[in-house]
Parts: sequence; structure tokens; C-alpha cells
Amino acid sequence: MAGVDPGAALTAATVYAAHRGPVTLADVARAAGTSASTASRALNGRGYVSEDARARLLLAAERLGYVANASARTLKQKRSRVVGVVVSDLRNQFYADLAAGVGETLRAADYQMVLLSDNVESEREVMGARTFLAMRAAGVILTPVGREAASLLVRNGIDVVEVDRQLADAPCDAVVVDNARGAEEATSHLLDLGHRRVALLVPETDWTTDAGRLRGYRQAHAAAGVPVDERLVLSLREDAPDVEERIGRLLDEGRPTAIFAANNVLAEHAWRVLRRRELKLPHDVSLVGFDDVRWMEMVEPGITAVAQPTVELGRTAARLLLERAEGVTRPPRVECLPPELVVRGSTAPPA
Amino acid sequence: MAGVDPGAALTAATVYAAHRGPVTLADVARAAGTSASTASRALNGRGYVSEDARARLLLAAERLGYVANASARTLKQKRSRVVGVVVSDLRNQFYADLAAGVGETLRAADYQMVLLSDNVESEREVMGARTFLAMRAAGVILTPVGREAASLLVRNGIDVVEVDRQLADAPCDAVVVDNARGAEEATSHLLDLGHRRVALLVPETDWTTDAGRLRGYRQAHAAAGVPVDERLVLSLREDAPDVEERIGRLLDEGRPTAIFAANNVLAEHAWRVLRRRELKLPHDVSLVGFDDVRWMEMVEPGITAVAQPTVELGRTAARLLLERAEGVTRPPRVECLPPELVVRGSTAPPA
DNA sequence: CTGTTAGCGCTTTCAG
DNA sequence: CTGAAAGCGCTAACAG
Repeated sequence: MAGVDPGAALTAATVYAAHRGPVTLADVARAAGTSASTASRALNGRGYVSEDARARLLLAAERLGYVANASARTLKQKRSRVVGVVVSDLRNQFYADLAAGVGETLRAADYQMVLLSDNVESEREVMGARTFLAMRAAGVILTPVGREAASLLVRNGIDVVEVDRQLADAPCDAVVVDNARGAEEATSHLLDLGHRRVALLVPETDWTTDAGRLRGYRQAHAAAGVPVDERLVLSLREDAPDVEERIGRLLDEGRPTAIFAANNVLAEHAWRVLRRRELKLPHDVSLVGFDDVRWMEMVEPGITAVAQPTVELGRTAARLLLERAEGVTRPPRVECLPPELVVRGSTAPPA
Repeated sequence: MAGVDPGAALTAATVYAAHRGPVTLADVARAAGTSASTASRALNGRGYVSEDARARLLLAAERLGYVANASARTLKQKRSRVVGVVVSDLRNQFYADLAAGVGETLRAADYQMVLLSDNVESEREVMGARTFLAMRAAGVILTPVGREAASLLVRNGIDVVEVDRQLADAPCDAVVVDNARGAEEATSHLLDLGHRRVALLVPETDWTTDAGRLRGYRQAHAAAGVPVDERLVLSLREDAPDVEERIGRLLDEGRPTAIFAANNVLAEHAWRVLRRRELKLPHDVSLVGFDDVRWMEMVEPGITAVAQPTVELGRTAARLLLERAEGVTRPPRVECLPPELVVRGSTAPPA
């Protein structure tokens, strides 16, 4: 607080009042003895400006601490440098990493990320979409929960990239991982170890992620000639209060020798149930998770998991969006990134 | 992709062209047979509008899918509903949780969060601040790395809230945890167990967090009458490639019986070093971390940690900012939230 | 209660 | 190469 009277009710506004408003382009132009148009050209580097004028303007802008008003620019150009990003839950490492990848790429291209989290219901998602519409976003990246938001955006001329899962019926790019393949590898790994009763914990959604992982689970069984016992396929809402109870019941009634959890949240629930029951991994049960998050490598034994290139997923989504924002026109494209099975101590042949 | 010709180079822009630009307030007004001003009043609910006109306008807006242009509004009102948020690293659970708390509170108040991550150097932070200035942000919340950004913002009339640490000399609100107290409790816990050689791993910064934690560490020693062996205080850059090597050397040369890591990243590094050396927690060394992140409860034994109300930190910061955004004027306020020591298996009397 | 008017700050023709 | 002029879409006086 050096140099500030600590007693005064100083607010930013108070201090600021002394300066009577932000510096505008007109101020800079005046200071440099040119018109606003010339100032605009000089500061944005497009159009002809004499070396001399440019220098004077750059100097004046610098000296006055000029910062261009983004709203005025957006209003005129009908397009902002803001990209809307919607994720389901920032507190889930998967989405945080995704957002980090997006943010990193956007920043490098001098775009801003407006982040919405807690994207759990379609209605909220649509509200988010309206916000991005209002901002004339350069584009929107979302881990969708419904199809309406993408439709609304695309219909209004805003490019959309779906990440992680695809729901839209509107034409838009998407970046996903090969869920079926990842799940098949994970399941085959268990079957190859000799497991014949492999439980699947899968979220109760209509998402392509979960459908793909379920498909991979079945494919692996088919390939191994092992019939799927449907009682071992547990469809769960990960945020329901009774998730762990239901997993416990599955353990009791289904007698699986291995569990494949289709995402990191369900893997954590399963792990907690096993820990609480003092079941030993991998001796009593084997466990595989989809989405390799940090704790899986830290616990003992480590959890075998299907690793996703999560940050890269975000980067790719941002790249696709930026291409279009910079004017590239092409048919909708779906990038499918490969997952990778990381084998750790939580899987072994059944006892 | 139902209903869409998959061969055509369909872009959002193509589809959109058919509609010739977004619906404006004037369009709505025209459709309802009023002037734009009346439409504005009706749609924003301020000023007098007859029930009849309001109904017609609301209907027209709905029917046309009107979404107000945020730039035009911001340009006119000289203030947007965007709040800038700057965190150091979204991939660190601490910052992700912080951002989640902020985002949640902002959304509830119908403000948008523009998120910048990777805030590691002051220069970048200032660039971020300029962006927020350009957007005429309603305010900015930051985990600061330098003092310039906050100054620049406050000087330009944008309210700032510092979270986690305080660096600004400009007058602004702040939300922090009582670092000294948390560190003192953690250290006292170790000293009470009988440890006499407690190492401190602390980031090499000029941040109030780290200073506070160092202070707490010293206070605890003073209170217990145990002199601090300065060779046990290790100042580290958490992102340096040799962090773990240096921790290893400390183990060899300092012979600590306990380690207090001043944040979750350093705690993880320490934990990895101990694991690699096959040192047993808590038998060979006790470990305490500052900032209780998820893995600390999952590893075996669990890591004793100073838990921070991280999400609440974010919520509080957002609340403080929103107060000012809504017009409250008051002297800068610092909210100090209490941390809480969570004792787990990683701490025990020295062998 | 409603419409007219002006203008936020910027970019972009279009003349010069 | 430069400036004048128009206008992006909205809101806020102000007069009716």
C-alpha cells in the first residue's frame, strides 16, 4: 500500500476519476497531429501510413497508455477475439487439463477464453451459448451436454468445435479420442489376464464417449469369445449419492474379478469402495480406469488406465477453431486422437 | 449430422448467410411496432413501458431469437459484464478449484469469466491486464506474479481483487488464507511429535504465501524453543529440472526427520523422492504438505496437510468484486480465511 | 408512457 | 499517403 492513504475509501473508481476516462484513439491522433483514421491504420498496421506518422502515433499511444476499446472494435467488425469454452466441471482434472490446452493455444494466437464450467444440463448450456452469441464470439468450444447449444450457435454463424464427445446435429468440427479402441484395449488386457467376469462401470448418458467405451468393452469380449454377463454392466450417474453403494452391491452380487471404470470419477469411486472393504488390488480384484489422472500413478498399487492426450485434445480443438476464425473454409472435420493403455499394478490374473 | 449434406463445405458462416445478419433491437422494435428505445426499456426492464408494448416486444424478441449485442451495450455503458480472472496454472488442482469457485459465483450473478492461465511472469500478466482494460472488464481477480498489472488496472478504474497472495501496491481487495497460522500448526504438529530436524521446502518467490509459511515455520520453532537449522530451509523453484535432486541432497546432507512442503507441488516432489528412495512414511521421514489436494488422501499412508478452503477462496474473491461492480464503495478489504490441519498417516514421532 | 436524437470508440470506404 | 464521413447496435436524456 505504499504511497496510498490507507484511511481513505479509495476505490479504483476514485483514483481513476482524476484521469477523466480512458484514452481513446482520437486522443492519440490529436497528440500525434493526425486524424483518427490514420491513427487506426498505424496502430493496426494495415493500410498506408507514412513512416513518420506511424512513429509519432506509436509514440503517442505508448506515452498516453492507449488501449484500444475492444467493444468498439467488435461492434464495428462484427466479430470479437473471444472464444467461448464450455466444460462440464473444472474441478475434474480431465476438464481442467482440457481447458488448459485450449487456453494455451488461444492465448498464443491472441484470442481470449471465456470459460463456463458446471455444464451439466442442456438448458444452462443454451444460456451459455446465448452469452457467446451476445459477445459475437469468434467461436465456441464445448464438451456438450445437449444438441441445442451447438445448433443455436451454428445457425447464428458462430463456429463450434465439440471436444471429448459429439452430440450436435449441426455441422461442426469435433475432437475426440478413440473411445472404443481404448476400452477394447483395456478390456482385452483384463480378458488376456484370464478374467472372465469383468464389470463395467459406465455413466448413464447418451454421450459418444460412454457409448464408445461400452462398445469397446463388448468388442473385446466378442473377440475373446467371452459372453458379457449383463449384470456386470453397471450404468451409473456419477454424482448420485448412492454410486458407491451400487458399486458395492455389484461386487457382492456380480462377483466380478475385475472392474473397468469408464472414466476417472467412476474409477475413483470404485477404488474407494475397494479400499473401504479392504479388498487388495490386484489380488482380490483388478481395476482399470479410463482417463489417466494424477492419483492413479501415485496410489499403491498404481491403477492401470487408458491415458488420453487431454491437453492435446484442448489444443487441437483450439487449433481447429482458429483455422476457421482466420478464414479457412472446409467441411466439418473430426479429429480422433489415440488413447494409450498404461499398465500398472492394479491388474493381474484373477486369484 | 442429420439433415445436413455431408459433402458440402458447410461452415457456420454458410448456413448463417441465409439469415443476413443477427437480429438487432431495431428489428424487434419494428416487428412490435415501437421505437428502439421502447424496445430497450422493455427488454431490460427499466423505465416505463406499457404492459401492452412490453408483451408485444417480448414476444417479438422471442420469435426472432433476439440476442442483445454485448459490444454495443458495453460501448454505450462503458462497462461490461466480463470479469477477468488470472491464475498461475490451471493444471494445478489448487488453481483449478479457485477458478471453479470464481466461475460459479460469477455465473450466478450473470457475469462472464475470461480466464487466463500460465501466469508465470509479470510481463505476461500486464498483457493480460491490458486485455481486460480493452474489454472494459467489470473487474479482475488475480493470483498475482507482479505488482504492475494491478496498478495498471486500478489506475484505469478497474477494480482488482488479489487472491491467494498479495503483491499490489495499488489499493485493492484481497482474499488470502492465514498462511503463517497454517504453517505454524503444521510445524508445531511435527515438533510436538518430537521432531527436531524439520526441513522446509519453500518456493523461491517474494509472495506473501511463501513468506507467511516460512514465518509460521519459524514461529513454531521459536515457540517450541527449537533453533532452526538454516541448512534445512530449502528455497526452490518448483518448475526447475533439479528440484527433486536438490530435495534428495537435502535428505542426504541435512538428515531431516520430517519435511514440511509449503505447497502441493513441492509436497508431490518430496513424496516422489521419498518413494524413489524407498523411504517409508512416516517411519523414515514424516511429511506434511500445505494445500490438501486429492492425491494426499488417496496415497498410503495419507499425507498430513494444511487444508485450504480453496473453492471458497474463489467464491469470496468473486463476491468482493461483485459488490464493487454493483456499486458498493468502501476501503480496500482483506479477507483472511482459516486453514485447517488435517492429520493423516504421514506424520509420526521420529524413529 | 413513447419517440427522437445523440453518441459511445472504432474501422472503413471514398475522395482528395 | 491522409482525412472526412458514415455507421456498427445500443442506451439515455429529453421532449413530447
